[in-house]
Amino acid sequence: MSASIKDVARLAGVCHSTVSRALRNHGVVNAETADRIRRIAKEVGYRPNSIGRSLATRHTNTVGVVVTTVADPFVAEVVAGIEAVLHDEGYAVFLANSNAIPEREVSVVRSFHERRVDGVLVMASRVGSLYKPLLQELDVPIVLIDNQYPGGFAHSISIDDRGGARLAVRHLIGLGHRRIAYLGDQFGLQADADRLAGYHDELQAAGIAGSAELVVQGDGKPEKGRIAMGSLLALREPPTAVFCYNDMTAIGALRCLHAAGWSVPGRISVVGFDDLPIASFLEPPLTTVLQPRIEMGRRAARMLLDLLAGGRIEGSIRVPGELVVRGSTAPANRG
Amino acid sequence: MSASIKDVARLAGVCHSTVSRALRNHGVVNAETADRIRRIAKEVGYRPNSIGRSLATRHTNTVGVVVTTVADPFVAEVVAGIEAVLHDEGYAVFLANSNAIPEREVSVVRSFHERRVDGVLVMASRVGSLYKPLLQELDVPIVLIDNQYPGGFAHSISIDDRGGARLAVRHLIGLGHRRIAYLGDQFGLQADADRLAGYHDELQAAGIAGSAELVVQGDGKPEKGRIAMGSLLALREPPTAVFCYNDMTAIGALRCLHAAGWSVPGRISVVGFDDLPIASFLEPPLTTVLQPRIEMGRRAARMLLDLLAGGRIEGSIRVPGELVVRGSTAPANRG
DNA sequence: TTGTAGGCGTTATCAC
DNA sequence: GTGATAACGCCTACAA
Repeated sequence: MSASIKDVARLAGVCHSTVSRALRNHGVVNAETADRIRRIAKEVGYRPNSIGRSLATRHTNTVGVVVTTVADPFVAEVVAGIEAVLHDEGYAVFLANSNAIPEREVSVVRSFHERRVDGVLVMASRVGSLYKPLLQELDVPIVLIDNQYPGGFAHSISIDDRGGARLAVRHLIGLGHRRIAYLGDQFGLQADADRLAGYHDELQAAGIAGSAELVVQGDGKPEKGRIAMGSLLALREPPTAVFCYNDMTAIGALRCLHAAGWSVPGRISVVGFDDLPIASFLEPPLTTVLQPRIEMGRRAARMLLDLLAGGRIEGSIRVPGELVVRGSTAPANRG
Repeated sequence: MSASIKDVARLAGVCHSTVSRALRNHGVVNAETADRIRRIAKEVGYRPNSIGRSLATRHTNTVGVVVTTVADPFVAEVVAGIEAVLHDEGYAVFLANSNAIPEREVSVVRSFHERRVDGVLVMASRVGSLYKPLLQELDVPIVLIDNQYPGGFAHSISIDDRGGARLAVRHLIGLGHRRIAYLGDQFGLQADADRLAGYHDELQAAGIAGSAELVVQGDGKPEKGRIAMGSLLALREPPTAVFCYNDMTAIGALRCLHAAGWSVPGRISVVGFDDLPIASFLEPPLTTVLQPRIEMGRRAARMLLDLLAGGRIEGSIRVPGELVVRGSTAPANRG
């Protein structure tokens, strides 16, 4: 049983409210008395019990973070950013994985509710119809991260998909490519639609006529990327460059190209999106658009902190991506 | 302000202790009354305040997890395993990154202490002299994961480094290799020493004479792996196979081999350790020893749960690795 | 400057 | 079967 404020009070020969004041230097208290109290507190290894404090103050200095799964390296980095700033501000982080399972989402939110977290951060890619009322019921500030459908939530933060895509495609155009394909994700995803829009933006800005056959679909994973790349190669006039929805898709594309004997970047250039840790270890190292994951976590945490401080904040912020040029892109062969 | 037990009591026309009993079906309470109470509780969206409960029960149903950084995908998967079982058992997980910074370690442990976590899981690679007394002071069950120096702690869980290494080397020997190198980590790391021991075990079991020149050092990262691989190639009689301390080291080795024009696995075989997500995407896909990270997290969490339940448990458990054969290993060319 | 007393939301132990 | 009542550890008026 660790020492309580009363133990310290008894030892110091004062009453517990004096100890409380002294230890938080809040309110007035005689300097000598305060010193004595602090000394004794240290001697007995007194640590204020935040449970008792929370009950009295009606806040827990605690934030709940829900993610699909922290086993996803992308998610993990965002969480690292979140934890870094929250910890520094004296908040502790509850981490829970929903695994995108509805029952788990329910039990996670319930757990956070019962524990009276001061705020919640959600990175769940899709905050479904079930989820949303559940979260509102919590009645604490909520910030969404990288959510596909932030509708109905006031505060969110995500990557600037469209701008990031423009960076990638501009890079390819700058290298002289004119026949550029987009190897996308599934239809209906906001991020995919935005990246596609950015792709079109740049083609148009460069006066390049788009071609429907150059836009194909994957599913964000290597295997579909490989297959979609195959269909691109089968075109009468294949592209000289491919902008992929993400790095995992690009891995599949690279595989296909490797198997077909197309040299990258000699014959065709490939760009990804995300800059996963893996990107620089691919063969060739992948040119891609970096998502500043740690920074996104930080920003989200700060946004929540502002909300907790009672600030009225801008609703949704988009953080810019950054082009990372590696070995998978090269000038187009002017034929 | 969310409803409290008293609100429910008032609405149900009973006293709060009856509500408490009814909701936890603990103690006797009239069936009809209980139903009414439950109905009302649901109507007003009552969620028991675990802060109040914790104060009364003197436990928080909360576990603290300290890691160096969850941004490391390896760590993140272990955390996912931990969270999965803890959540299912009604525990919430506090996650904190120490970043291997002493001050942060101190403040993390203090935070956990003040929040009165019921137990702690530490995955910090090195639990230094500062850390240790700090943790003991917490006076709750502690389980160490993958710690290099578990000395002084009663409970820990880690990979069977020696056994894993034997798996890798046995595989190479089975393919006919006899001149096998070990590209290790820095001197002094227990995991490195154990993997090296496993390497020697198998050589000896196969009646192969070891050679000091075939054991070289890296630092667990690609660049040093690349350099060390270079020194192996410079040998008068280079190895036909290399067992690397981990996958990151193997990536460096692969780079070196690629640059030197040595075909893998045609001319030389390479084995890693870890099975990072990246391993299967390398060129060629890397044969390696899988560490069951999620499972390790699960086991550690269960061990802690047993401890919390008051069980007297086996002190330290080692979980076996598993050989994953991919494209970087092939039969030796019998010259 | 310090002490007293009440309350935060529960659980638990008594009486009734 | 139910209601008082007293903790649990802390904070915060208010009184002294």
